[in-house]
Amino acid sequence: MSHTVPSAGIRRARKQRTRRALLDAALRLLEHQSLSGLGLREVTRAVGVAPAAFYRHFESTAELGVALVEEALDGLHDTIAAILADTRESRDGERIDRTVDLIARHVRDRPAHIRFIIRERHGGVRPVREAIGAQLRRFAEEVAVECARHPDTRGWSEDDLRMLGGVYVDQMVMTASGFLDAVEEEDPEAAAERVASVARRRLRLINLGRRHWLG
Amino acid sequence: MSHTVPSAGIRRARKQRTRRALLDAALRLLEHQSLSGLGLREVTRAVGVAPAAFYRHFESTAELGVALVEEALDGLHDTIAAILADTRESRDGERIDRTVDLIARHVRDRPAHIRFIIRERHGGVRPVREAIGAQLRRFAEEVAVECARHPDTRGWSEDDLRMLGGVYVDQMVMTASGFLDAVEEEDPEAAAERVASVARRRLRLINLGRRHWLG
DNA sequence: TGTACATCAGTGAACGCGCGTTCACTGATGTAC
DNA sequence: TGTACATCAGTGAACGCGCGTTCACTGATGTAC
Repeated sequence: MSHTVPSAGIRRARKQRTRRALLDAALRLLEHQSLSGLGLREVTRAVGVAPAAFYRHFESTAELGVALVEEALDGLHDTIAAILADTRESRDGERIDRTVDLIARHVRDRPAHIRFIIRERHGGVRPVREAIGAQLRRFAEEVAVECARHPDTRGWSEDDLRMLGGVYVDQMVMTASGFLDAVEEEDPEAAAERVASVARRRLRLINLGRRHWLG
Repeated sequence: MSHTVPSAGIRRARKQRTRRALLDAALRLLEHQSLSGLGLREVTRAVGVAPAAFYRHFESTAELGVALVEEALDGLHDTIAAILADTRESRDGERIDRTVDLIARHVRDRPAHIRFIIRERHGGVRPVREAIGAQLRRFAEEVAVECARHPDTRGWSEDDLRMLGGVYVDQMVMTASGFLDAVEEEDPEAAAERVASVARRRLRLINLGRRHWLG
């Protein structure tokens, strides 16, 4: 016999399963509409529970949205951490290639999460918008800290490093958005390669600027 | 007597006035919600006409949205043209200052239009999203053509010029978005100055990259 | 200029529908002893 | 281990409401002669 799980867990586990189902159904529905247009009944219908059950998990669709932001940005955070760690010792060129690859992979793995973040980043639901903004600013800080390790940024002010971190994070989000749009093109693979090519050259441009920032 | 306007104009003029009122009311309502959540009745109520009157002007709120895209981007196009023309002969530093000033002014003059564009650029209404994307790509082309006149881009490929045009347009949109958000901060003027400062440094970074792109 | 008919922007009533929210409930799960 | 009571995730019916759309209409404007 395994160390028996306290029976208290069955109810909790079922509740968690329903919660997950609600989040997953919402995420799927949000691929083709924005959060402010998402109906509570629509979500419960997709899961197969009564509308009233929704309230056992979330107070509103906005609250569900904030929960989605958290999991989507946790995932994005992992990818950023991977990019920073993974490329720490690379030459610039490799580093760029690897970065763009990792973004492409992230978008391929979690397209719905990314679409949600990009759509709601400037969407009509304030708490969600603010949660996304706050997280992206946090990412920019982290990237800035990592940037400070690079020889090209020796002697930079804190403020300029933050600016640079922001540039990279925005570039990452725009690239992710490009990969998402590529899927809907006639030749998705070719479109994705075009997005990757532009992204690499943009990063190269930024890195050149970085190298010549001081004098 | 003035050359009398053909009386045929009265009805047309009144219709135009109602149409404008619908567009204006919608634009105002869209400051705090997204297009996919905007109701037809909500708009007609704000104008003071019967719901059915809406159909004399637009088939749907999506069609109204496309009309708003057109006028918002016409305005943005004018500002871009002004930036390009106005700064053609300036030194880089002045050019950057002037560019950021013109963006700030545009946002101050037409905040609702800009908010609409930024919100719906990745919003849930496909025809609107696509109209915005197409126009922004056109702007990037135009900026690329102007970039080609600059000595720093001598010898650049068409493709790299397009990349650069896209960088500038995206930067402009992000800066405009920053100015919009600044209004809601505790000290809006200070926030706007911070946005402007970051925008100027980002442009400086890009221009440095541009200067060293070849060799 | 005046008249007779056509056009058409806006009306107001009606429709069926799906929405968010509430409520008392059920029955499986959890807990105390 | 068994029993008696408490908890609580999910139910299903009901509610009032605002929605988008339709329709025949009105009366000011437009046009032809």
